[in-house]
Amino acid sequence: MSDNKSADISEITPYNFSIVEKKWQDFWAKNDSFRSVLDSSKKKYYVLEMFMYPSGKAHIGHVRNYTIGDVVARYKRACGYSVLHPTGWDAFGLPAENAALKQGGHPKDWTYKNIGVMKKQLQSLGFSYDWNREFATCDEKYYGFQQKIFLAFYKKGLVYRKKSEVNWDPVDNCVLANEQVIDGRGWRSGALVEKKSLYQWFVKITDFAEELLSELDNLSGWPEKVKTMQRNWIGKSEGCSIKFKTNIGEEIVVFSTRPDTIFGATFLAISPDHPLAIKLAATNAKIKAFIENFKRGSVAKEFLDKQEKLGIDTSVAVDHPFLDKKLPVYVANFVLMNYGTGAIFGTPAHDERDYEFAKKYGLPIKRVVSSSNDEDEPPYSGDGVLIDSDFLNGLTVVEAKKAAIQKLCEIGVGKRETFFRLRDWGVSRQRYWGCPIPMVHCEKCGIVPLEEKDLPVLLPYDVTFSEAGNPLDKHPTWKCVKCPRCGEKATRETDTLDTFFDSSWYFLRFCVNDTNDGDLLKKEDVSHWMKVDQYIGGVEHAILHLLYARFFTKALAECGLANVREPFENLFTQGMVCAETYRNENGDWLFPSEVRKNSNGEYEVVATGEKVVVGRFEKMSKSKKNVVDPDEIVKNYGADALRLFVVSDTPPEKDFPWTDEGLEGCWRFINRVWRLFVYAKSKGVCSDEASKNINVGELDEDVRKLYKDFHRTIKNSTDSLEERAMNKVVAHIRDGVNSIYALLEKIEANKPVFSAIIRDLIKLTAPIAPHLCEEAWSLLGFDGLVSDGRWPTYRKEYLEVSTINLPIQVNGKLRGTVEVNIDDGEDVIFEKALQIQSAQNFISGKPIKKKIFVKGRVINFVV
RNA sequence: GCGGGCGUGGCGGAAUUGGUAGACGCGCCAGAUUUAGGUUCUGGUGGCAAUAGCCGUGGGGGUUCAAGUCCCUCCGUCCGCACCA
Repeated sequence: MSDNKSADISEITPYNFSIVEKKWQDFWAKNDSFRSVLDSSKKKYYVLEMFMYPSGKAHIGHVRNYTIGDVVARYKRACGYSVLHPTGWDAFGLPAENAALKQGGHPKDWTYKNIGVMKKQLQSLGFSYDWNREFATCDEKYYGFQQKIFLAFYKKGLVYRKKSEVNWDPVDNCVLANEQVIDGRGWRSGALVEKKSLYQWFVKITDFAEELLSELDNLSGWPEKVKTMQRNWIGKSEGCSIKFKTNIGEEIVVFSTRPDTIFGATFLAISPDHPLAIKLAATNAKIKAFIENFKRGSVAKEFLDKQEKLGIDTSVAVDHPFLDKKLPVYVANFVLMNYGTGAIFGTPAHDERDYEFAKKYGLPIKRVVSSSNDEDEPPYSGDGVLIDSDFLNGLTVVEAKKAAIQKLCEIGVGKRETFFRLRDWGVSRQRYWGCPIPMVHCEKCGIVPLEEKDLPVLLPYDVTFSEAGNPLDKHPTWKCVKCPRCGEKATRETDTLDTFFDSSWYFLRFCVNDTNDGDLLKKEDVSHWMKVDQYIGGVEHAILHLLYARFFTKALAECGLANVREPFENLFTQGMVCAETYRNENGDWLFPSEVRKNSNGEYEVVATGEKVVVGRFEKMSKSKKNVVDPDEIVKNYGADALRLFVVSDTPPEKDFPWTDEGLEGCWRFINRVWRLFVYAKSKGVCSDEASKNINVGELDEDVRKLYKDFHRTIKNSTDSLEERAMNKVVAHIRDGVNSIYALLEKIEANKPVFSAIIRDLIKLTAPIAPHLCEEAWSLLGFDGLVSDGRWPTYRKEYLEVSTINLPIQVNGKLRGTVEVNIDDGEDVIFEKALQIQSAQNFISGKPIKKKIFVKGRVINFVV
């Protein structure tokens, strides 16, 4: 195909992507071109995209995610970094079991089969992964090592087991972590979550709450949005716990972030789940009824947007710590047991909820903070000065907080305290297809960890998937073991680990250079490659995965297994891929192929002529029938066109609107560039010419401009790539190509210049369209691979222009332009500008009051 | 309700960070090539006017010689959290 020597660029045969792409993919694979080697003479760069769940088939969203990563990886490689760009499979999890249940077969077979299919898909897109480092989290080696980590955590006291109320997903028959419950529903199944009391394994993420929070401030390479979400999730509040003495002999401990308002307290409220409430319910039918009612209501609670504040007077009273006054104690539905101490003091004048509650039950409202604005009515929670508050009078809110806490401590009822919203992470899952927890239950010794020598605990293959329940539990022999401590009969733990456990350290494992190394967290390697310089994935993991991974990194460091405390230096969250949706008049979704535009420009159903309702762009999903299959696109347009398209036009962090026309446009561009390469070759452009010295001064005006402009293109593309604005990179490259096309007739007479330009064009385009560029590189006779070639550099002096078209403003409005030398002095330029007729028309003889000159930017006459 | 983001042509989006708004692409229009369609190449394309003018970055106000960009305010939209004491 390189023999195409037609003189007419329009007659060059189209780019044969299927041959070219296959050729280079095979070449890269055979030569192991993207193997990451530890090369201490170069700066390292670790770029990672969130690895894939092997669901069966990759979708366009994956393609976008991985293309962004691959562009970064190839760019950094070209910049001379030693790049680590691995991938693998997040391979444990429920869908494999569900598939086994539905279609028979085994989760393991299903998973590895999917991995095989999806790996081919990734390879067909030309992603520059180091496949040597590939692994799946369901590989025995990986999860075996994970069990070691679990034991290390256990030894460090970071793992414990307790009975607790859990979020139970009745569809998946499985426990969910708090993070996996969204709006009261399971994150995967969408089923309403139930409460159940079970023994569960927990990981002490709360031990790291403070650090997880404070370290966010140092993550300057993370989107503010993600950090905010994590901050809210961790939910730190500082305040004071206060003991109140009751008239029935017990104490109630409340927590408050506003101890300054203690003199405004007019009641106490405890949660329906509070031990005292439960105790009182035993002898008080009304309280019992209230609590039962509350529990019943709480199932449907999620449906209610705003819940009414309800409570019941317990007729218990407490002493105010400073006043000779009794406060009534209520059981109230808005007090949560799992936050703070499950009890509050109510200050209706300064808290919206307390206010609503007090209004309803006729409780007094006592104002203790005066606001600067007289019109602020209760509840008022802003700043101000304390009033009617004894020793706090006259203090500001901030001062009063301190003073109140101090006094409460002095009299022995208060304690400075910090509470977090973050709960420990429940990691037990009553499921087969996950990492077995390396613990045994012994009648004599209780819970006993396995010895390292007994690891790995492998999943048995011969399990049956039938009705609900954990197949491991039902296995005839698997769970029967001897107690590692006493040697008596014992049973294995049959719970497996949450799959988020698996994905919390995979990025560390990728660092290990010798994949046969038994130490899956080899420290020298980890410390060489970590942190991940650029992590890329969807925002949907803003809390779940990203918080767990941060925690794990810290916890592993505590255990001496790693030596970094934060995993991801820079985080990039890409948007979703969306496409237009179509429905018929019944509201049924239609495939794009079922729809066409009729002669009136309206959409109709092909088969029936029925009217079609065109919906907005929505996230691609099978149910909405607006998905596009990457395999089809690769088959029809090639990987490069697809790669180019998913990074074109739309900033990568925003949702991407898929259109067939847009894809066509990219396909046209790929061909346009290809024709340019072939045509250039036919005109003598080659590597030898590119290496000749170019004397800029001798060039024709327009060729010189093209040459210099291309240096601008290099700069712009590089800058845009640094800010991850791939859409702009594409725009700059397109612009550059257009300029070359405009001067095609000069190619033959200016071979060295065009050779240099085209060489750099290939380099610039290679990260996005690597196959095309690799082919062009070899076609024009350049050495080696463009994939490991140098990133082009621009000459600063070419960016500077000697003359410029300076805008002339009169009274701030554009009234013309004037060509000036960049170094012309102010006076010269004013002189020239005043001769421009269009400007003169607006000055029209009026005296010039002021003249503004900004070098290289603008001049402005004020008249 | 609280918190955060965003609002620029028919559409996706640029704008050197206060200095010629609309780069680049999609779509559309025209010309050339082609037997035709498609492809390709070239030109045009914010609106209203039609010579050189006026208006224009969600609305209103402000700062400035100069505002898409800064400030105030209102509206719309998207996302996150949602009784967190």
